Amino acid sequence: MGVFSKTCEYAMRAVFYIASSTISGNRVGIKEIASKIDSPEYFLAKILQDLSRKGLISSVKGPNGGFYIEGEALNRPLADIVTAVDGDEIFNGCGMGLAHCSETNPCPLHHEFKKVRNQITHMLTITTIGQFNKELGNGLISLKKS
Amino acid sequence: MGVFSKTCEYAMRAVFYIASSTISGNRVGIKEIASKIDSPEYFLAKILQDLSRKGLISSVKGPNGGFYIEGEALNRPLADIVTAVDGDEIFNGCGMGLAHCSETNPCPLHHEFKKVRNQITHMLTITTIGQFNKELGNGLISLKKS
DNA sequence: ATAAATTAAGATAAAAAAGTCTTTTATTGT
DNA sequence: ACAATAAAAGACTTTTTTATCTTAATTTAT
Repeated sequence: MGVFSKTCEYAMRAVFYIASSTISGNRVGIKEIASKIDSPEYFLAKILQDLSRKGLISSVKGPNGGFYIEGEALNRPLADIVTAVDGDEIFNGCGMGLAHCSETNPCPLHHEFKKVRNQITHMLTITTIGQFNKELGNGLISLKKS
Repeated sequence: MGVFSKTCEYAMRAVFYIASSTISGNRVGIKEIASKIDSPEYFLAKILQDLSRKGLISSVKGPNGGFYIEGEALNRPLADIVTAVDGDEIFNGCGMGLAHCSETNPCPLHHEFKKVRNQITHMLTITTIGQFNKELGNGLISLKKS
């Protein structure tokens, strides 16, 4: 089990890929995205429909249609995608699954786990959806098993 | 979705509870553990059977039987429990689910996610199974919604 | 030895997550 | 207007995770 659900992993990879295509001036279809990020096509379609409904990505139907990301949405933190897909448990949940764990009623892992959560939050906050396009373009960073 | 599976959360809570009882000189039965850590009894039974088979905890059947933890097992890192239940993906998996993500073929999150993983590993390595007994005993730390 | 207590094991069941297929709706180019 | 294209929506299936119940095997105390 990873830190994020599979759905969320696919979503993050797809969004980076779409962002990269958008910067290059192209809309991109579900088939291409799925194949480029190694995800099941129909399943990814559902995920992107959801992100589209929530306004995190955009799409147009028909010939030359496909997915893209609005200019300002490119500056959103990746955290927005994670929250949309997995909810916010990862940002403030207890490591041991206790509903009432808190500073005043801490679980055994509380203080150390807080650092983990903070690091995750930091990672997802400083990372924006559109920020890797250069590296993706020149192959310095990968979305796929190469 | 949390960082650990529900199974793993129950396992960690149960192990801390058993350790605490062991230090107090008692074996503890499945009913008591389940009720004290807020977990489904039969499900927890399966989990503890598994941990017992793997030698991480011990048990005896019959009257006055129950679960306990051998002296030296109390010094094991919590990481051993997590590995037994959830495997080692949490310690070295890619944040975006890419099988071939690595230093030389990094995903967009690689460098930041490495810090997350390291923090998790650190937390689970420095934390030993038996180390919270004092705090648990005096109520400074909790395994249950109180 | 026997009865009671307690974990182990096996068999299901229910719920959630992941994955697939089909039909509908919207858009574009001709 | 029409045909082709591509996403949206809906229905369904499969797999995995979580949860429950029943029976068997041990152990202890009497």
